[in-house]
Amino acid sequence: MGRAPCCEKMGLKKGPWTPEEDQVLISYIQRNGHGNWRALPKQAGLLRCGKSCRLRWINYLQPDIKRGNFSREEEETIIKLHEMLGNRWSAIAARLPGRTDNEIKNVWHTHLKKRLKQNQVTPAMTTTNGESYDFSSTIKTDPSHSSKPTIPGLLESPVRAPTSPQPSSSEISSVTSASTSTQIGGANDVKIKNEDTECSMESFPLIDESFWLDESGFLPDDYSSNLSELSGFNLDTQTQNTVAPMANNVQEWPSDHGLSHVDNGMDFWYDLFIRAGGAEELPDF
DNA sequence: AACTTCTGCAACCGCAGAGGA
DNA sequence: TTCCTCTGCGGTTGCAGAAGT
Repeated sequence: MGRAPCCEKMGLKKGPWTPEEDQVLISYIQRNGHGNWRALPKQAGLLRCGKSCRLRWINYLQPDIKRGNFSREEEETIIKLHEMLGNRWSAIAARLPGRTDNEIKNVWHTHLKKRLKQNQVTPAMTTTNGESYDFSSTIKTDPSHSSKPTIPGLLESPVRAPTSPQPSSSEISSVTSASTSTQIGGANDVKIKNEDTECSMESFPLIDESFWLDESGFLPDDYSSNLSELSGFNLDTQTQNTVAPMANNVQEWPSDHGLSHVDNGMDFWYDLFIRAGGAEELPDF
């Protein structure tokens, strides 16, 4: 624990990388990999600290880095994931192949935050006592759980990680993505407030650490800007119903529930919400 | 054309967790 | 168990180019 001793300041270069330095780093890593970042610059003959090398490699030089502008779909994915995960840029980046946490962080601060502000996004939610929740202000960081977002009144039983294999893209193909048509901040924004759909906040399960982490298996590693994949739904080949592969505490989903209307990631969360609250009938939107 | 302000983004800094000795 | 090192993360800074005056 404790702070890592920073690189010896003396004699080490800071600031922008030159193409020559990039080339040295790339060829060294291609030849030797990056076992020890601290030792790497010395071995590679770079006058940089290991931290700087690591950052340069991860954010810029890795072969699978996708450069250029973010697509509308990517931006909306970021907005949704940020709504769920907060400023956990690395977790968000894990769901956007080819994008780095730094890049996402930058795009959030320079574009998306402003856009959301302009659109005044305040998705409302209502509890059983009629209290209205504003996600943007009530999803808070629980100090006892580091930076996990929490929603007041939603702490009871844990949502457990699925034990079954994750669905492939083809398996969940019946859940069509409509992410590009998702309205951010518009009249169709996520309002879980409806006579028919209102459900108990108290019965909503605890979303614990494993829920948010990769190892939960809940969010597929190969998630590739397709919001339907975010939902992680599985297709029951016998019934042709789409089922959500999570929450062991819900042993069986009602078999008569085709979920074809669940057409984007946010709808999934809505659906999760409904089901966790007692598997009530899903309303038509 | 010159200067100022704004914007975007690469890179840095410091903290904290993991894991080994 | 404690200490130490390494790594990863998120917040912040500072520079360069664009836009505005």
